[in-house]
Amino acid sequence: MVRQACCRNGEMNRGTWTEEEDRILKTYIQDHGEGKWKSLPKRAGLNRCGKSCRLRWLNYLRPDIKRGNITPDEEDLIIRLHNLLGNRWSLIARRLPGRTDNEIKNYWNTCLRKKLKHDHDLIESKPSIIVRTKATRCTTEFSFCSNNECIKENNATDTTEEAIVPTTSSDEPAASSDQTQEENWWDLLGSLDTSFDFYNWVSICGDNSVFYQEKCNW
DNA sequence: AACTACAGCAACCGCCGTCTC
DNA sequence: AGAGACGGCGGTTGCTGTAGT
Repeated sequence: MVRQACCRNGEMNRGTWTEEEDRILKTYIQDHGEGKWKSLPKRAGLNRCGKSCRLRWLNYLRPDIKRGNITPDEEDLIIRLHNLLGNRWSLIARRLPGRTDNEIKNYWNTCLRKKLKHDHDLIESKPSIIVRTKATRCTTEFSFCSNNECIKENNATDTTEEAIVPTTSSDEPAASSDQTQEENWWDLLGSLDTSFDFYNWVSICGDNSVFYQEKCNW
């Protein structure tokens, strides 16, 4: 199916939102709630496409949006989460209250990528860590540079089942939803020391499952 | 003062997964 | 079952402000 971009209608307003458009959208959503983005512009009396309205609300108008510079703590968290999750900005943003995926993505692309680039030159010959994830039986290999940030990973399929303890016991049914599984994962991350050992213990496989492993001996 | 280069960021694009009929 | 609609997401673009010459 070939679908036309919704904003390509010549009749639609594009580009920067005006204060008046912001006011209309904000008022409408406060009165009627989020959702039904496709029909929202018409109902609200906006000459914008639904996607544009949704984006404007989520990234700018939402009342819980945090304005201002990224703090050092937030920056540190972004770096560590990016090491684990890659460019999964929405997942990262969920762990930074008030920050949007777009904001974090922009911050990464403009500030952090440059800042961290030099770290790639600092790869040392330390042994890699092998973490096996039971669900996918996928082996993830991490390497580290001198500041202990994880900078490289290689994946390979592996049919060997290691003695790995999943976050839910085998007696329990598998996590019934992504939400449960993700919460388990984040609870685990939150309980761990975020020092170098952090990476010895935790890995993430393709479906966000997390597993413990015996701590590696260097 | 005028021009250029660059950085920052808001907004758009297109793909993909899920839902609905 | 499958086609279309919808919402969410990551990648990219392009506008704007600022620093440098």
